[in-house]
Amino acid sequence: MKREKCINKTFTPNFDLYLKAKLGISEDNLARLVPLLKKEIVNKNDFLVREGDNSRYEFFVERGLLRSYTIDQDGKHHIIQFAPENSFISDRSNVYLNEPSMSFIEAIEDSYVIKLDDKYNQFIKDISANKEYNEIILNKYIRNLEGRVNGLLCAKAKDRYLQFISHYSKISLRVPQWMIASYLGITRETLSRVRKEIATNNFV
Amino acid sequence: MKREKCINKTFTPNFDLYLKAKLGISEDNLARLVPLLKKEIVNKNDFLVREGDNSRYEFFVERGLLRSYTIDQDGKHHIIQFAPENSFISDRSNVYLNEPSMSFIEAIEDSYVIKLDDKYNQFIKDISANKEYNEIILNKYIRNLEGRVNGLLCAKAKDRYLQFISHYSKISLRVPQWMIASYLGITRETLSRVRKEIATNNFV
DNA sequence: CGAGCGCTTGATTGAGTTCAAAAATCGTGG
DNA sequence: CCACGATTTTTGAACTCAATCAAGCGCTCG
Repeated sequence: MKREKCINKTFTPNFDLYLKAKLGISEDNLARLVPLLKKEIVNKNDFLVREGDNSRYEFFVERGLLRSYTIDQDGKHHIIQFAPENSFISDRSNVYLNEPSMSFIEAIEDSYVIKLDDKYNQFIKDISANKEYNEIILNKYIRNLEGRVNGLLCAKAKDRYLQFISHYSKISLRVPQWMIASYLGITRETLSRVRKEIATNNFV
Repeated sequence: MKREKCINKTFTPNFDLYLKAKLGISEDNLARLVPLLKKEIVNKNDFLVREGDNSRYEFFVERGLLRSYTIDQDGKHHIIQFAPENSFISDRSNVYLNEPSMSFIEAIEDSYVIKLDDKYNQFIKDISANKEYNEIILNKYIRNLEGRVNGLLCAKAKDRYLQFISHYSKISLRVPQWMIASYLGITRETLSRVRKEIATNNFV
């Protein structure tokens, strides 16, 4: 028997705020738009997307925490992105290039997401007063990724971990260690040792 | 004395094509726009942007080849991006977030670039018939970066190199080996050994 | 309570770095 | 066209960081 979730599926305060404050959608249009949105509750460990899927949804995380990850030839998992409340997550191969999904998107916590399809994007494009905002988000994410590439290129395990917890302190408290290791591209054992070293040696 | 360059600063066939075919700019608007563009010839080894700069230009590479890279605390260079003809390059911290540039942008070959500022973007936004195209480019670049992150997370030096030369075969013939090593996040010595191994062992 | 999951710890292995130096290639001026 | 210096690539040996393999610990949840 499923336990009852404390997630209310009617209100979407975070997404409403995003639409109003960021995209400049009017109250009228908002009232028209919101009932059309597809919402979904995902339990911890459930999937929104699996490798090979072709559903072409983007997701806005109204509440909870998700991750996307790939599995390589050796069966190892590699986390691409964490997505907490107020962030977007999708498989870009699938959504923007019509290729089958290369990644899995899974709930780390019981979550509540809004599913965005092409129709939504079209509608938004027409009614948004701030058409550049989407591009700003994309550019921020790019800068983020470039920073991550840079970290992977030049920093050792310890420094990458320190950078991660300083940059994503809230997320780092909500996910198990092995996921952080997977995100950083190191093993859980190495992360464990790194943490020990930080705890004993330094007090930065 | 400077040697004469065989680069003609009047015509911009690649950029014109981009504006017409991709953004759907009309001949009329094109004729109005092109004379306003700032163009620049950069010689090999010259810089368009240095760390700390605040010029806020994006560049379209009409001809030639550029790279962007960062320098870490140990003085090591890490290549973020190669930009051949028909591609864009910029420092996103600077252009989109108004922070001083974190990277250098340098010409690998004698090049010819078009400098794009905010005014250009505003103008384009007004006259473009295909307003989504910019986002498509950004999403492609994101997918690219996510793939690179994934490669850095799971692939060994040899596989990353093989992936690079298969994906960027043209670029790989135009840049010295040590730049490829820098892009891949390995030393030139390691790359040399990897290449030797590929040459002797396999014939893929 | 016991099974499973996540974290830690130790011993060993291996990929890649570092340092040093030789060999090959490139560009330039004579 | 050749020669010279500078840059790039290759090679070798020692070393380092992180991965792997293998146990053991501790907590939680059914």
